[in-house]
Amino acid sequence: MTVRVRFAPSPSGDLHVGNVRTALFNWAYARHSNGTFVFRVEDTDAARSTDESYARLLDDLRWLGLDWDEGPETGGPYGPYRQSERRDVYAEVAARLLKAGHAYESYSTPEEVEARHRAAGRDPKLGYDGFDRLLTDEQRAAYQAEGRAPVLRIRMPDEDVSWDDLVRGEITFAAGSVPDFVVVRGNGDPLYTLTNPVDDALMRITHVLRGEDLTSSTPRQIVLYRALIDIGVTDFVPQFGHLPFVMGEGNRKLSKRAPEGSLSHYREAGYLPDGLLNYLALLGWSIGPDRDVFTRDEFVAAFDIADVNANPARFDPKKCEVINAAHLRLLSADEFARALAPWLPDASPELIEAAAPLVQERVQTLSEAAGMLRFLVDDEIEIVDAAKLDPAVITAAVPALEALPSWDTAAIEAALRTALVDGLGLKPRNAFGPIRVAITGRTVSPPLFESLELLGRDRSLARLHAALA
RNA sequence: GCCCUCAUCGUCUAGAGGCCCAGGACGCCGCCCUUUCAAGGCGGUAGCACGGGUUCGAAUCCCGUUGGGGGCACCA
Repeated sequence: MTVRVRFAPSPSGDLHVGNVRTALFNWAYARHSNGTFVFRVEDTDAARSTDESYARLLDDLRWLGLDWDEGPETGGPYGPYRQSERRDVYAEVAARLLKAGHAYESYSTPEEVEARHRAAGRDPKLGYDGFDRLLTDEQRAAYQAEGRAPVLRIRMPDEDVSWDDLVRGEITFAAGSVPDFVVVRGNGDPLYTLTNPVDDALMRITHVLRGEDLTSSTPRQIVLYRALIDIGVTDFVPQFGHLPFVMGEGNRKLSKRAPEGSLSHYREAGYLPDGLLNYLALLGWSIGPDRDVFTRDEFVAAFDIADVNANPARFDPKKCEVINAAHLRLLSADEFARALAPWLPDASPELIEAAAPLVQERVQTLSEAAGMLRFLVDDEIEIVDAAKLDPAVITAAVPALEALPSWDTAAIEAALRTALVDGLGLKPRNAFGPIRVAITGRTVSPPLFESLELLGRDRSLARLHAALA
């Protein structure tokens, strides 16, 4: 059976990096095994699903380069791929489940369930007690006469449920430890508990790879799957693999609220999709004993869900940055210039091509690169560290540069060394620091002499004069 | 409380009984290179949670303890 995996997020604002990793592992497993990557949008909760967040979700996935074989806008044989467009499907399956006796109508309120537990001396937090399983027609009629609308619950069997988890091995939930669960609300709305497995079944998903928070809902889904097989919706139960969490500070699940938890932070900071993805792949997986930077193709070739380890990983923003930096260096000069261009929208292609090599080796993100090159574009530069502007040094530099017959890096360096290091007897650090600040506005910049050449004679001298004013 | 799950340097990990008095990476600390910052090079720091087994031999297998995480909704 060929592999069919899926990524099925709900479009609630920003994509979380934990979700991104889930998407990545699914995508990689599909690509590795020549399978199909299905993208399904779980937008049954209309209140939380706006058109805007839907569009953003698609855009994010495209930016990441996690291309889907079936899904929104691409289509496929099992569509539609937005749950909001599949309500009829769920209604029909629910009706069949009810008719076949796998589901039943339940009228109990949570308060009533709890009261029954207390009355029997049981833990009130035990969950639903199965009270409505054996309701007679008369009892049902009586509840309805009260104006109660029933929810639909799935009947859990009185036997252990276990599966061989793709990342954790055998997991068993003992008989009786999972209560009958709701799949359709009193108002008729289908719940995630129904829509998710029904769609996985209908879309012929073979491997469900998802976050470990869903581990405890797996026995329910397996039971539902068996019911779906019984009523002819599908003919197999998929394999499940539960991915460890991505943790944040304080060993709590990395939150969407934290800036480093949301994808938009990385897009805005100028990360490369491949850099971010490479780092995320390292959380719970490893390509080998002494490597951690690899290309997307290398990742796909090496990735196997069976190699994912089960323990939660802490997200380390610094290492993420370092991995991204390594990917920046992996780019050819052309590729880097092309990636950088959008970050300097007002710079000419020629300027970007000439300036890009100056920063490719020294930045971790594209926004940082753009910041470093800003001085080439703007003439109104902001002097960040004016205290470093030593007038004596700049005064000595001006005539030396003005006298230069040719404005190139080597000549500039020679002239400045002669005038400042030899002439003023300064250490290189003290000689070139003030020039750097006057020219770039910063103490950290691309290499100085190259920067001067690129800036040009007139603009360079104008800045030195301005620094003296 | 009940259920599930996890446990190697501060962090991410390699390790599937002898190759490990535990390897790599990030971080941190030195040094080299050097016009700043990086990059690069060299060196250093630091770990198998604990206790029992099994075995000639355990980071690796089993049990327990402790600690962490998740779940127990008419959310997804």
